[in-house]
Amino acid sequence: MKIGKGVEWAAHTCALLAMVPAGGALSGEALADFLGVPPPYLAKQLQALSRAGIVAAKRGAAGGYRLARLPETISLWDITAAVEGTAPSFRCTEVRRSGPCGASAKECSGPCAIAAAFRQAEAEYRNALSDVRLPSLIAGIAEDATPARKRRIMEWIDRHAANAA
Amino acid sequence: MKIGKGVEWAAHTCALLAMVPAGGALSGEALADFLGVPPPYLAKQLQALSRAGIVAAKRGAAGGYRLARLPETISLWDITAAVEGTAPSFRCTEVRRSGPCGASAKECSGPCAIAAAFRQAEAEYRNALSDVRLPSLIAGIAEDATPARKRRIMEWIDRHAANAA
DNA sequence: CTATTATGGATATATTTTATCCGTAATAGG
DNA sequence: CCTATTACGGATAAAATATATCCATAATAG
Repeated sequence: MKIGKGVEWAAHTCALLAMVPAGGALSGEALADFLGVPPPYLAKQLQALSRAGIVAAKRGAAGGYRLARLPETISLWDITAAVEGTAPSFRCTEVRRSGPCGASAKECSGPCAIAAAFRQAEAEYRNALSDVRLPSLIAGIAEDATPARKRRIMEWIDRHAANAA
Repeated sequence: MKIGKGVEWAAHTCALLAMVPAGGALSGEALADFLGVPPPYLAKQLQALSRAGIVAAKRGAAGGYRLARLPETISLWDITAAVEGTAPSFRCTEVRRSGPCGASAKECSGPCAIAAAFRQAEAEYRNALSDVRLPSLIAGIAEDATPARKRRIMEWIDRHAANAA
């Protein structure tokens, strides 16, 4: 079971965007530079976040990305779902249907016990991620960072954030 | 986030082995036939289950696989861990360390807020799977199966189970 | 001794992830 | 209107992983 690194990048990106003063936006280029990741690939994740309505993109000069909603309404699950999709991690291939003692279609109206258990476990996983929203993430980051680093981040944002009308 | 199908096969295999009368064993060939999956690949999963101490393997004529412990002590998590490993699904690449505002080593003693959240979510996932053990799985299967199918399964087991001394 | 069966390693194939590029569309500012 | 900037979407390439198979070896029952 693995999660692509795009999720990690997207999460850090959203956390950073949540620190940008209202009205500001950051270009994909700037975001990739801040995170130290390849710009074209990060762009892919940004597009996914945009389609999911998590960030708002604006083209053209002085364009870039900003959060599309209040940070309180954006959870880690929202970000994960936007980047990785919502397909269940456990893919039931209906093994019970095949083999010499395979079940008839009639016996398989509901999900099998194994698939049901994984489905439930995934629901717990989703719920846990849904409970974590951007404000608590940036609080956690702020807790670890030294005052000097916090200042440097704010200055960096100030230098790179385009101010929309 | 995806789980290999080996886990599904392994789970069905364990459920089947739990239905074998005490002292009986099933060969890898027979198990693959019952599930309708490629024998050499199922063998790989069986080896993983064997290494994890979930099934006991016996070589030679009249050899095969049987459960190594009581069904009550084998959970879906045990099986998943044996086949997929226990590496965390979220792989933190320490993004916070890189880029123009990267954190110093000192600021990164603990896991970052994002990694911590995923770690917690995965713990919930594991716990949910740990709560599901073989007896409840076979109960679920028995619930769906018609009496005729249950009989056929028992007959199949009887025909293929080698009886160890 | 022979037939059977699991083991571990090596290998091949398919699929997914990761990464990059380019043409197009939109936007701000001159 | 023109130009520079920037996001978008699709196509593509490279790397990693999952899936699947094979074989030589070791163990075991009869």
